[in-house]
Amino acid sequence: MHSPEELTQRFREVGLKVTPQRQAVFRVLYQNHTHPSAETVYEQVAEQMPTISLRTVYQTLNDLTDMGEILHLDLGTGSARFDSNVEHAHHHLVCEGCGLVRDVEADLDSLKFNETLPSGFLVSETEILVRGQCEHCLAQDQNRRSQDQHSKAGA
Amino acid sequence: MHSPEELTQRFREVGLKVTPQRQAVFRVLYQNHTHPSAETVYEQVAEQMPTISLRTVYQTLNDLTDMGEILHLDLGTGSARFDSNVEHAHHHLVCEGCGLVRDVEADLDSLKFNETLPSGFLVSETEILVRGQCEHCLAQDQNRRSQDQHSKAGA
DNA sequence: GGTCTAATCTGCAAGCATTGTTGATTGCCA
DNA sequence: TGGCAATCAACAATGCTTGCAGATTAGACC
Repeated sequence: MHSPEELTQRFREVGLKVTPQRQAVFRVLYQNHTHPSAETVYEQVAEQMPTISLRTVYQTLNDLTDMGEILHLDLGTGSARFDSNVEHAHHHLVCEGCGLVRDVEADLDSLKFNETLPSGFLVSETEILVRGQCEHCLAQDQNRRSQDQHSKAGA
Repeated sequence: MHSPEELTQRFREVGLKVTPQRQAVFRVLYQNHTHPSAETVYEQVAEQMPTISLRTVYQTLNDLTDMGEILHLDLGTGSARFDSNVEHAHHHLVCEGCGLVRDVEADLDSLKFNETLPSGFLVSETEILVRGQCEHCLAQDQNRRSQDQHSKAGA
């Protein structure tokens, strides 16, 4: 995405007004590269601007998505995630435990489909999703298991 | 997934009861390879058994998913899709127009990640999603465009 | 700076997919 | 065949997202 200042320009060019609420959303997204949900963006904006509504955050995220400034991702984590990195093509790693998302780069050209794709189908995007458990959630699982061991031994 | 008869066995083995409702869901899934949504499964079962509830269909789909008989897919189409083909690893092609899903096989081993994946992360699944427009939706789009041309010319 | 108007804001209600609850029903083992 | 736990249907509730309506405000024009 562009910087908050550049976004201000772009919004005016397209005929959209630049409100303090929108600028606050710009700033949060520009600094947050963790693929936040709308709710998370809302919480972070609300720290600076407690009166903002979740509805406005959704609206601004949609505007930015329509303008191609951010990406709207559905990674199966329940809520949509927003990705401010549209400059460099990349894919995603998703922790099924905590919903953490990380970017990964992959060489799509190296990917071989065993059969050719159906001829009539016009591909717009090929997406790679790596699911699993992050370091933190793995450790937590191990702790829980050893706890269970102890309580079983104690009982 | 196993055949309806084999599923009857498996359900009893696990201590789940085999009701007519469940058998009807088994049959629909066994024959339908279009990756139906819960709603679609419900509609098809309801043709034979109009009193079944959507809740029961969801419950049975969840049971089958837990047993590994079917796959629960989130392809960003709004509702979850259920895939009865768990025997052969494959990936999916999704039409962004009508939600049609097709299986595609891809050689995951050929896929190169430019940086290695984070060391602490335990990968459970790597999923490839090809989005685009199917033949049918492409044709429809073209029709619509030429219609627009005509009405513009006529006006 | 002041005025004006359309765009935007907030708060709330509604929509959709899915799950929780509950009392009635039924599979299935003895 | 009886009995009980599992399951059913109907309905309420959830979580995420969007629609709506009246109050507010950005920004063009004077």
